[in-house]
Amino acid sequence: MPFSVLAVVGPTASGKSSLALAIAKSLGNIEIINADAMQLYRGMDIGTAKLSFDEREGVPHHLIDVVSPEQDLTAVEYAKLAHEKISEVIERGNQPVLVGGSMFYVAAALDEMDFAPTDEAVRERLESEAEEIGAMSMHDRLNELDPASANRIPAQNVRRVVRALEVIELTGEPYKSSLPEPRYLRPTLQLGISVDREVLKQRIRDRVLAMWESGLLDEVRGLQRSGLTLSRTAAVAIGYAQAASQLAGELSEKEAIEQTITLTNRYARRQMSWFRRDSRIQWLDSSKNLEQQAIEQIRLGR
RNA sequence: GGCUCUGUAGCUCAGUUGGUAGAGCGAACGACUGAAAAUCGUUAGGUCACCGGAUCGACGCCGGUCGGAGCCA
Repeated sequence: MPFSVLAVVGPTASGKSSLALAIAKSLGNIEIINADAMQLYRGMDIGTAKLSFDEREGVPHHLIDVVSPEQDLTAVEYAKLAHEKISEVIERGNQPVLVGGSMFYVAAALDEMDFAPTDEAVRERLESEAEEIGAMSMHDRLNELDPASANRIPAQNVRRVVRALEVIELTGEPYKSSLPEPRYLRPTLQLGISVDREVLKQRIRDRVLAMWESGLLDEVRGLQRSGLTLSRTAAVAIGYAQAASQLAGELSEKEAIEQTITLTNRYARRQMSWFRRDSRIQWLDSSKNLEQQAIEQIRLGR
């Protein structure tokens, strides 16, 4: 079964963007669709390692700079955007290549997910209740309504307990608290880049240092000066809070950089732990020629 | 040179009146269905600077050695 969607995944700093570009140039008729949660935000460039327009070398890139940093974004909203883009590219007769490391976003774009509804008011009410009666009582409540979920979700994970209660209240049905066997919406070939951990750590360090050298502080200063307050989801971008703390004099430059490196390493670790369990991913070894391996996999997949 | 404080997990530090050690962070691994660059779980790390002494028994008491910090000369 030939694939209609190609995806390039892997941890930060593994070289996804440049591999995608190499594939595009080698095969032609390719359009790249971003699957990086933070590159969707306009004006957040340096800290998200966004390719500049020139660096895209004429290959169409979609879903970059499509949202204001003041706006919240969720996987469901992203999925809608991604589905539209994928359809458009296919209709145009081109090959869509989804590129990014935001695990949940990638899944939302590629897999059947069947998200339950949400309601801001209900969510907020449950959150403040959790604040009041405590995580344990909240979990007890979940245990009465949906023992299976209560069993899977640790009481300490208030976020997920609240979401479970929200869904139960909204739908009257139990919450799906564990991921199903993943199923692609369209025939898909996923390529994953695996990098030796120590090598990746070094690359992350180099990348973060480069971000500071190329003006992340100025970028953050600019965002502040334009009066934008980052939305909840944009504000967690690694590096931005640290740069802001440095500007505020709360952290030294060294501290800001080291913190950013540590957080990025932790992120990379979680990315790997997510991607590793997806047995559909074809892994490419970054110590060898990535482009060659990718082209080979694509040939086999066709 | 004298006085005082100090040396406990990779890092920062807790260790009650002596019964062979804990936390936070980090690390490794994992979970993950509308905040996912989020949220959370599990595990592994320590000859308690070194040497000697008293004690049934010392990270904890005594002596010494080595290394930090401060104050006074």
